Amino acid sequence: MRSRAQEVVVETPGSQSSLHRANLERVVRAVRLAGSLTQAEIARTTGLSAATVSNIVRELKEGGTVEVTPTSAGGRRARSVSLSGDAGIVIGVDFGHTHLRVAVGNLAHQVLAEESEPLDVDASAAQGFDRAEELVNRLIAATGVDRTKIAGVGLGVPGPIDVESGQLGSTAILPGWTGARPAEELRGRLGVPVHVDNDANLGALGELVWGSGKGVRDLAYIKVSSGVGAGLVIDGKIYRGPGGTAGEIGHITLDESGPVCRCGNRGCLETFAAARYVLPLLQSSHGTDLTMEGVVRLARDGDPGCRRVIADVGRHIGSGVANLCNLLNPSRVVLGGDLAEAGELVLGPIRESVGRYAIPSAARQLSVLPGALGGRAEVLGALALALSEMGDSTLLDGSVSGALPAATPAFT
Amino acid sequence: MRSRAQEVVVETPGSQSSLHRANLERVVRAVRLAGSLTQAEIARTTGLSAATVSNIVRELKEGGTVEVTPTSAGGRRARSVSLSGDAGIVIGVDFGHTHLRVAVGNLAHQVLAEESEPLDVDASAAQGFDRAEELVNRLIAATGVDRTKIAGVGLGVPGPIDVESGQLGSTAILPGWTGARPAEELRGRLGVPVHVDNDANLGALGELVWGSGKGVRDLAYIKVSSGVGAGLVIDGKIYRGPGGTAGEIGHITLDESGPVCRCGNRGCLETFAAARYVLPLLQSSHGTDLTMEGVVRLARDGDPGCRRVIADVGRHIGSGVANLCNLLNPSRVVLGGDLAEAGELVLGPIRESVGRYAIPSAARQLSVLPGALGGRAEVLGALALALSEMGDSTLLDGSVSGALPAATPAFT
DNA sequence: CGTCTATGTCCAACTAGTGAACTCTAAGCT
DNA sequence: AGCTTAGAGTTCACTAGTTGGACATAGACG
Repeated sequence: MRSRAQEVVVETPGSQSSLHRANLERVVRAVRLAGSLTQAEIARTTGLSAATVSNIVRELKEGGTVEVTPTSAGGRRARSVSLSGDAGIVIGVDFGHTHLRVAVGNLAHQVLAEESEPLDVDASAAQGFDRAEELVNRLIAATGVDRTKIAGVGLGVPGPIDVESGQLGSTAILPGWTGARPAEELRGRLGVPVHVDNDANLGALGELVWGSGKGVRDLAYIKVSSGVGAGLVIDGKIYRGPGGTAGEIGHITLDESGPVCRCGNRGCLETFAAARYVLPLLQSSHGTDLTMEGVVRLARDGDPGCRRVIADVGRHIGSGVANLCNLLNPSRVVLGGDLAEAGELVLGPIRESVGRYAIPSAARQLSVLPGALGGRAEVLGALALALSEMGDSTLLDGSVSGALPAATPAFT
Repeated sequence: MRSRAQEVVVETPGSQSSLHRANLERVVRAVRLAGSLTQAEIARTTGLSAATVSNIVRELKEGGTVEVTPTSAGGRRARSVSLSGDAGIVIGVDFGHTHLRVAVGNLAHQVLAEESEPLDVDASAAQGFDRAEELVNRLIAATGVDRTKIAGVGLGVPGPIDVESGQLGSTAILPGWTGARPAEELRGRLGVPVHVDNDANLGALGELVWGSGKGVRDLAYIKVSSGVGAGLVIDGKIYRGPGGTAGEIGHITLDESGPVCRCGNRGCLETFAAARYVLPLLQSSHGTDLTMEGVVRLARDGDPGCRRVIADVGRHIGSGVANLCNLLNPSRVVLGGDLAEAGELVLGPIRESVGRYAIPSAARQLSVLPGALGGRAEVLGALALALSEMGDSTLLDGSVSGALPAATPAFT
């Protein structure tokens, strides 16, 4: 019982006017999900009465959480309500296997700045954090935002991580990061709350909020790049599983006597689909400095070898997705990573494999789509994570991160 | 937006006095979990004020949901509040492949009566419902409970079912039931709300509430009998997946060129582990009228052939569990069905396979246990389903099933 | 240009929870 | 035995907060 350790907020456990708080959050969430709404729309989507919405919007406006643009286009006289751009800033940081990417956004889902640079993540954790801190500071300076407005940071790491403890799971997959606690590390350097998750989970969240999953509540995001991972979003939230590391689709066994995988087992999906195992297959025919991107480009240009390789990868991924489908029964699967650029060349074989290996009732209602965000999915997901972990109420309590003395005094 | 089709209940979506409802439920849940509490204790555990608890308890008492025993032992003057034993009755019905089992229980988690009889479910759906209705009526009569007190029925069917539509998923798996809507059918016959689910899901719930999962919030229940299915419970609730048929572990592919499965694919886990595929292996050596129970018994008595077969089954199940483990990362797996009786003979190979094929970080925190309820897991789970679907609030609405005119009139 | 319709606001009514005061009972002390 | 004490449960006045309905507003439509 009561497994959550750090229940900082007392939460007004029972009732009283916790209802008001709940309604405030409901409105904020509705606005955040939709980007902007009129009051009438808020009333309809939240189920609250127009009068209540009117009161709440006024309160939020006075609190500075929300902006009301006096007149919107089109309709009669609807005033559009949106999260005020300068009410809070969120930052996304994504460590990939070959790059570091940072984005700065506001509460209105607008990306203010985004930048990436090459980075070998296998090298040293400390160096990675240095570079991340540096890049974050650079973007903060470039956008000119107020540091005190930073509500939170979302952080993606390319490997399984236990979100509760903040510790990386299987260190075999991410050498050089052994024992690192990325969230703590970054929180120490930036001085704001940092929420960490696996890059595949963040990719899933990113596609859900900004990409191919817009409007859907549930999706599985399969990321194929250096490794293969899956991010699961269920009912709008990242699903991590009781143990905290769900979605390790890359290491389900497809062939018990297959190639040895970096995880120590044999015949993992990764050994048939991930760049580090697939690229060598083409080295003798296509040279040694081929990248996954290159293979995809060649395949699209008609190169038969690359097409064949991509189709085979697709078939194997499809087998994995079929397992996922039988066990979890998602309604939408989004393919991310470099491979998604191959479009139907890879999606076709995936769908075919799914149809072949999943039970029909599960496969029937599944749609498999390419990601719409490419390599940006993870950073944007990190932004979305920071936004959602903010809990819709951080905005209300102490005005953003609890250190903004200008807005509250006139409140009495 | 608004993807849920059949939003039958209006749910007082926003607020107002939904708060009251929430508080009622909070109190009922607290009492249900603790067995009995004094008002002061309720106030402390729920966080409500003593005054509010006083009002709520009076309301519940008048509604007949709760009983107040005038004076308890020990203390000063504390009155003990508990769910009134006859406040509501729940019924569990479980269709197995070879049997029908019914249990009657009350809100205090007590099983009042339980009975099972043989039944060939593949025969005819109508006949099955007839028998179920009959047996339910017999148990109601035997326990002498008041029919109007029946709050709900939980119903288990041995195949994938879409809980939303109430329709069976893959009809290939359950011939004779094609197009049947079990919940509707039974609701029509018994005249009370019926909540249906897959037997594996109910087994999971049963083990969670009464068996090997007591005290845990999450577990995966693997049921091996005629087929192989998994029930997933996440955070105390059955997890059905966005599409409604999660947990079909029996049909993940272990060997692409393996035996043809009844689902139409090849090399499904079922073809290596389920009774209908495994028993024939022993026919030439052990005779044709062998059952899974018999094999288990022989294996425990030392029969090498049966031991070998059971170990092989265990290894294959372990492969499936490893996949499950990588994708969902549960903290506990409970093995149910006849096979569980084999104990370490099957659990050992399962654990070995999991250790071999799952990623270490996921396998490390997994415990694999035998079910504690045997064949009763599903019926008891059906009871638990009826209890939980009741939502702690069905008790409040129209006094139990909405057909008890005695309590409401004095209300104005 | 008048009518229509949907938006947003204001006000009175109502619901429901809370603190404080109060009663009641049994235990403990003198 | 009688008094005190302390926690249990109830009552009451008060307050917070939501709602329905009335009302003002302003673009759309004919």
